[in-house]
Amino acid sequence: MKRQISPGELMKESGFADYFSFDVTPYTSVTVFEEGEDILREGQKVTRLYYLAKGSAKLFMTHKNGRVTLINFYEAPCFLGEMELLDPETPSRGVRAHTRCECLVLDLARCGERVRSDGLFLRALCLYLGRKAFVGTRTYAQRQAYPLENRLAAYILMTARDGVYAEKHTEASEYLGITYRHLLYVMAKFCKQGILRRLPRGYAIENEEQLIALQDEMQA
Amino acid sequence: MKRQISPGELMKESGFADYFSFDVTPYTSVTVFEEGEDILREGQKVTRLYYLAKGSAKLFMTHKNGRVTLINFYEAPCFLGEMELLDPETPSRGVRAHTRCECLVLDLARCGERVRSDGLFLRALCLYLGRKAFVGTRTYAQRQAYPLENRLAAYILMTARDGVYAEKHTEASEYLGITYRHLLYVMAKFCKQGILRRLPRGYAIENEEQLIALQDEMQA
DNA sequence: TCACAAAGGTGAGATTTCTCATAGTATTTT
DNA sequence: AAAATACTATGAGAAATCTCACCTTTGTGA
Repeated sequence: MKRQISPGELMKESGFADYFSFDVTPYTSVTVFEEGEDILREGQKVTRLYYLAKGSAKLFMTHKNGRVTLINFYEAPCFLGEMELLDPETPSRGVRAHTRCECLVLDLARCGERVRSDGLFLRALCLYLGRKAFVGTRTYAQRQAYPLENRLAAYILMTARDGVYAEKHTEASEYLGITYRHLLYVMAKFCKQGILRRLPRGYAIENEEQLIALQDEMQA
Repeated sequence: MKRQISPGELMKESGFADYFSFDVTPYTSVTVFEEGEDILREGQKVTRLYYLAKGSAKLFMTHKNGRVTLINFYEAPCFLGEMELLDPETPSRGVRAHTRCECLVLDLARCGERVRSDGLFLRALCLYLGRKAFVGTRTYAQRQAYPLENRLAAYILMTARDGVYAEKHTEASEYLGITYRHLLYVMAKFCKQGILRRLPRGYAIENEEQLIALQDEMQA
């Protein structure tokens, strides 16, 4: 379900307005997606530019064999589907709301040409994309160099809500590049160590400090 | 040692000229780096935009603890250090020629402002950066999902010259995210399987088909 | 030329991670 | 409601990978 609310504050708060040299208010609307809703569907033609002002979302990719896997997270503020906008050749990928998401939506049918030739926007987008590539490279390079316990700790902290981790194990194991079986072993180990506690549905974080410590080992 | 040669053909062949809406010939020179030479040094201020027209190069990152690790490869044609150009905040990273590299060098001191406000250039760079981020995301997501044998096969094929693989094991093991010890085990296994043959310095590729088969398993 | 750092190399044992087999429990489809 | 399809779960043994100890060779600067 999508709800229409007014742009108002959101554009300034989130920094969206700073991307353009002209006032995009007339072309911008707000759309809210609840947890679990699709924001962008794979294969769908993109005619609008989405900007995630609040919330977090998941990026999925469909492999040639039809399997769908989680490949990344988006955290506000960021663009969604900006590649599809620039390059119609790009195969689009699905994006789903992980928490409640408030998106600013720019109607390209009405201002696409103006946006695509706006120097300020292009420069800012270059910067944004460059930083994204940079951070991505670094993150991935580091990620594979650390043992699962560290990566899992970071994953739990990133996805937990209100002290509860409740992601699907199938999704997590694919994202972390390990087998389902092994993920359960390590989850059990975290429980035995008192870091997590099993709930009927999900896990309660009992010792957040230790999770943070494990995560931080990767940044050093 | 750097040799100055004339831009000439290189600009058109490599597609460099297509990035600009004006003639950049007057601001462009060619610099050649031999295998192993530094193209960009870490921490060095970047005042020129490099474009790798021919050859391949390695990207290194220095960790907080001082360790330097190989994190990626650049294959022509591509930009080098374009992030540093756009964003002075970005910590620069070192780039070293892996094979002989012919670079086109744009002197930003003389045409930086014109370039930074060239709509064609900005659009093309956005596209370039976006594709890079896209491919990077996909590559990394897939990479960690496959066993070492596949990733190593791809690494050997990518870095081999004239049928000979002669990369440093220390560098390769860091890039592949495994220990030095284990890399040697798998190299030995490849030799035992007749895929590689030990040379005084490096390894001869005896069965390229099989390496390619291992590599291709990852693309499916 | 010596000394020291960095890279190459190997063995043995511990730990991590995978494979496979087997089932119970949702969720969705028919 | 039955069937099909995902997700959850657990055990046992195999394979991959790491740790550590120890040694040799190579390159590099004093």
